[in-house]
Amino acid sequence: MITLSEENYLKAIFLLSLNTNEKVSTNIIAAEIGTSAASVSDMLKKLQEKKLVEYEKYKGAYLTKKGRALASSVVRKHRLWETFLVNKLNFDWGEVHDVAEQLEHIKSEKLVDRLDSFLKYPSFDPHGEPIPTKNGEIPDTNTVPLNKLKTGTAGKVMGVTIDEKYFLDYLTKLNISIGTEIKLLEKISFDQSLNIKIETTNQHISHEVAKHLLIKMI
Amino acid sequence: MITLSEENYLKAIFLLSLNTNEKVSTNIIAAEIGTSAASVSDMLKKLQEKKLVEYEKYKGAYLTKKGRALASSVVRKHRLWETFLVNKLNFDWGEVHDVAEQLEHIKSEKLVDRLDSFLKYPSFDPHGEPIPTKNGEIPDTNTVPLNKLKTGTAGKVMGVTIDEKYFLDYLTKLNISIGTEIKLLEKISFDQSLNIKIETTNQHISHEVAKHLLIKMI
DNA sequence: TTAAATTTTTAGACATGTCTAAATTTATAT
DNA sequence: ATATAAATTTAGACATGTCTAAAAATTTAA
Ligand SMILES: [Mn+2]
Ligand SMILES: [Mn+2]
Ligand SMILES: [Mn+2]
Ligand SMILES: [Mn+2]
Repeated sequence: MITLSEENYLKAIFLLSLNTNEKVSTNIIAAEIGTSAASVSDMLKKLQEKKLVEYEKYKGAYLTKKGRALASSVVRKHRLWETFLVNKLNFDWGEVHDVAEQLEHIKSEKLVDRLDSFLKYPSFDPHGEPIPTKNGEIPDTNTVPLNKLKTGTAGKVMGVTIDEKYFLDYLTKLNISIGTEIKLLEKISFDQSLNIKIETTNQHISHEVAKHLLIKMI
Repeated sequence: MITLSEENYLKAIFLLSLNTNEKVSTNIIAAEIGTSAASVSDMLKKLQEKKLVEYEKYKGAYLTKKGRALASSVVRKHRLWETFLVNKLNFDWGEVHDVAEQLEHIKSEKLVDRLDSFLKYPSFDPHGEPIPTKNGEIPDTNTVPLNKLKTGTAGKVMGVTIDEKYFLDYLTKLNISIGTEIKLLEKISFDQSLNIKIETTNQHISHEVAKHLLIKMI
């Protein structure tokens, strides 16, 4: 039996090591979960016991095959539920994350399967985040963060890498959502902020915002 | 903040005192929840602290207004989720209870409201159990248990009072579901078992089964 | 109305998950 | 190479919810 807390730790390690595939440090996990380093140390020992992570004292931890499968399933559930909330219950994309944090822990394989089918097997959630498949594969996105785009080129917003309400509400205010076309007009070298063109209007956004916008070049 | 365990205790007291409106004893609660009497004593003290129950040592407990509102909301969620699972995700009526036991603890008023709307404001769940309204009212059923029916009269199955898989699977095997018309042919006084007519065929069922079938006379 | 049976509470223990503060290890910089 | 800083672990405490066994109260029945 795996507990809700254990699932949250596994998910954190999973998301933190998605790109790097390297060991994750105690402090990084603590920051992600919003807990103390001491608690993380305690939990890593338990997860090691259960063969869900490989953990070496003072060196950090990474997921075992079993741990990764579990973590992937939690992320899958999180993103399927977010999709359900937006597509079926008309939630706003900024309102779903917190509820999905609860729903991702519901244990019923049949429920996940049926939900997936009910939603017509989506590959991406309302934030453009890829939904892991039942066997743990992660749909490919082929995108770059807006700040990495070459000046003068244009692209379409495919996703965001944060799904906090404040960020998403701000995007909505800027008229940015999934599918929006953006042209990068100018990078300000002083603070790396960007001048961009959305539809017909020019806008100015910070580096902080730009790096969380995933763009597919047209 | 109310915990998952506290919600389960409140729900148990709520369901146990639905008809009687009287104090519920420690042992009865323990049996309902499947825990020890000692644990119930502990928890009743905590719920008393939080003004969710009125509790007198050795005398049992009943819900305060606040406690009843909370309990009713949990039951409401349980039954809405069961309805969702059957009506939208094509679960069998015997498969939904355990999943609903988890889903009933998800905290989001908006989610409940939207789910209710998505399901077109149902008054009864897949077992014919009434779904409490947002303000705690319980739809009236106007039914009698099959064993209380007069010999020779007929009625329609409106609900069941148990939603365990074994019971529901047996009903399905007997060709009984919500809406089925049943005529009571004969009561055997020896064991209070019943001879009944479903559609065109005669069947024999125990008292134990009959008392959990709610019938509306035609 | 007193003794026995039943119910309920208390006492003490344990598991889980968390915290702060102190100790230890590792990394960084002179 | 050594001192200092940073990261991590350990120690000890606490809250929650559970359990079994023993004590106390209540109910039932002789
Ligand atoms: Mn999310
Ligand atoms: Mn998302
Ligand atoms: Mn149920
Ligand atoms: Mn039900």
